[in-house]
Amino acid sequence: IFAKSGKQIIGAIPGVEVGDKFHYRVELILIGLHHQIQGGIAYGNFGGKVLATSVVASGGYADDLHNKDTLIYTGQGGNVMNRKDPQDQKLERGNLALKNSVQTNPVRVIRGSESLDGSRTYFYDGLYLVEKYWQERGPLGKLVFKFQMNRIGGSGN
Amino acid sequence: IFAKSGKQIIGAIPGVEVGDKFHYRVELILIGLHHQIQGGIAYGNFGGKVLATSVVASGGYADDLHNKDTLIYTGQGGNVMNRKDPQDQKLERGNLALKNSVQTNPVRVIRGSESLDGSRTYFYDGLYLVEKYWQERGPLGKLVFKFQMNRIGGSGN
DNA sequence: TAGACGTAGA
DNA sequence: TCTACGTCTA
Repeated sequence: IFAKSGKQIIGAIPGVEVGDKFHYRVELILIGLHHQIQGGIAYGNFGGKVLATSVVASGGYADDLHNKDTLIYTGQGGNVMNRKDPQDQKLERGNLALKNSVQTNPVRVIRGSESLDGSRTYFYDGLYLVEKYWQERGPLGKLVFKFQMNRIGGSGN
Repeated sequence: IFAKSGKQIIGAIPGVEVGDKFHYRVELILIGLHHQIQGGIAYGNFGGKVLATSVVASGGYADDLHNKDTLIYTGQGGNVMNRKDPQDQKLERGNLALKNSVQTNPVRVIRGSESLDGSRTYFYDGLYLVEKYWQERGPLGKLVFKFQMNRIGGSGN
């Protein structure tokens, strides 16, 4: 029923409904929701343009979810996670893809949470549009990217 | 058919034959062959003694397989893999467990290899006894542990 | 809480 | 070749 790591596509994945839940990142790959085994930002080359296709917000990074329909997503890189040897984030890889997607294409959002026993749950939260992005100083004093994403279609299902 | 991460046991796993092949480390865990998702040395506490139960030799570390029935297994730690900030290996964790297993208990050996396309294959190579161990200087100038393991029952199946 | 012979994609 | 909001065990 699942294609092995199908080609990257933009927008909704046929057969996947908003609210669908998963337990492992590898499931997201198999279904085609998110094409990175660990990376938070998935992207691909579409006619010469590198665009973001999906993001996973599962905690760990700061300033993630605000309300039900808006998400402030933190860029990747700069050792934000392990906090060792912090660096300014660069406009490359996923960050560049998200920038290219500003006001351009829908991005799938997967939200994740961790249970008390350490297990995790991911759920598909629908399509968002990257409204804008900016840089700011993170808690470690280094520059991080922030991407404001708004749910497409207003207040969710 | 598979018990979720059953209790650690020493020796053969019922239902698993020498030569059985697998593709993912997580399979080894589910079947009970090897209880470490990434670690090369699995071990457990048996009546107060910490003993090794299985090792995975999949390349990456130096000096692994010699012949069909003898294996010189390199200890873990000391950043032998990433080669950054090399350290002397310590007699702890898996290394300590293998030491405790010298001339004592059978250890399951899984050998792994990497294909041209980057995919990996693991196969169960049967039970070995840790004959002896020693320290030597590795290529990075730091001390590493070596464990000589001999197939139990002589020339394999 | 930290360590580990992972894994997939760019 | 390298990165990455992983994942499991001790």
